[in-house]
Amino acid sequence: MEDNLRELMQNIFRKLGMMNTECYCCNQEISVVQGYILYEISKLKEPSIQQVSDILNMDITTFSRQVKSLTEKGLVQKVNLLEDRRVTILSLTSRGKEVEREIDDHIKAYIDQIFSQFTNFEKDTIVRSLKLLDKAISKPCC
Amino acid sequence: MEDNLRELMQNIFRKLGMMNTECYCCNQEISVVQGYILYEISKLKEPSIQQVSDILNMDITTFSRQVKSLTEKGLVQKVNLLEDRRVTILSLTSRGKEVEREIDDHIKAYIDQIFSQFTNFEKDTIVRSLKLLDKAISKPCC
DNA sequence: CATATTATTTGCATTATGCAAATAATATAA
DNA sequence: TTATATTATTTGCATAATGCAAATAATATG
Repeated sequence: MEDNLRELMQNIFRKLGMMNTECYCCNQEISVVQGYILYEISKLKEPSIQQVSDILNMDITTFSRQVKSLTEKGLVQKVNLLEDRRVTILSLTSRGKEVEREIDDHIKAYIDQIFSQFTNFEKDTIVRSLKLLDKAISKPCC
Repeated sequence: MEDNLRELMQNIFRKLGMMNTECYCCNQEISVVQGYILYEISKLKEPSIQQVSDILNMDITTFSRQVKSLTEKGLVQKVNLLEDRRVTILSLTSRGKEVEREIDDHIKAYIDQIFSQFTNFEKDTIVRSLKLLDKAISKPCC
């Protein structure tokens, strides 16, 4: 493999990965990880703690604490499942939905800004490439 | 913008970003961030602490501590610049080079594994796309 | 020579992390 | 049914990474 590819991927890992740790500029209320959590909760229908932590590939103890923090911030609600009271079902409060919406707008604007630098043809190609890549990375590295 | 694009990018951010926090499988000696540091030091010629922290977009105080940790592990050497003794020049020790090499092999294998799932045509397209993306992301989001 | 600027480090407080153990609820076996 | 295993979640640690403010040390400038 060419060294250039490694260099390219290293840069991509780092730059895109920065989206995992860096700010949402405007929203000082929650961390990026917490933003992911809101996003996943809003996308899934009544997910359990375990489900979301699995999807986000987070240790469940860490996740449990993040959820606690989000409930204390009034963004997430926990309800015990009736059929099995061990299970905790997560949902966004109305404030949580607002914040999620705000972040969604922000990320979309950011993505738009990136893609505005491309021609339509380039954009199509890149989106197709990223979809392929997304599928290929499904398998974890170890 | 279509929601799908946001979802796709979110996944890409997360999956590629995982390379920023997850393990190198084999190497328990250093963290991924520390791997980035070794990589950058090996690529640049006699960089100063400030230069590397800028490139990696890390707070210099955090970076300073990471460098300290790496010198204690015997992987990095610090030398004061003669012309300006405020400046500290970084370089890899021979052990550091070994470890860097090992990680390099590992990441290359990982990248190979990802790209092995594509046809040559797909691979070319994806690489071209990622190069475009890499350039477009140069500008930070805020 | 006094003062400002620059590169790096330290003090401190905070957050995120993950393993092991605890808790609480349910399923299973005798 | 009752004892035991299993499952979902939380807590107790101990540790690593973070970043701001302040300290230190060297150099540049007036």
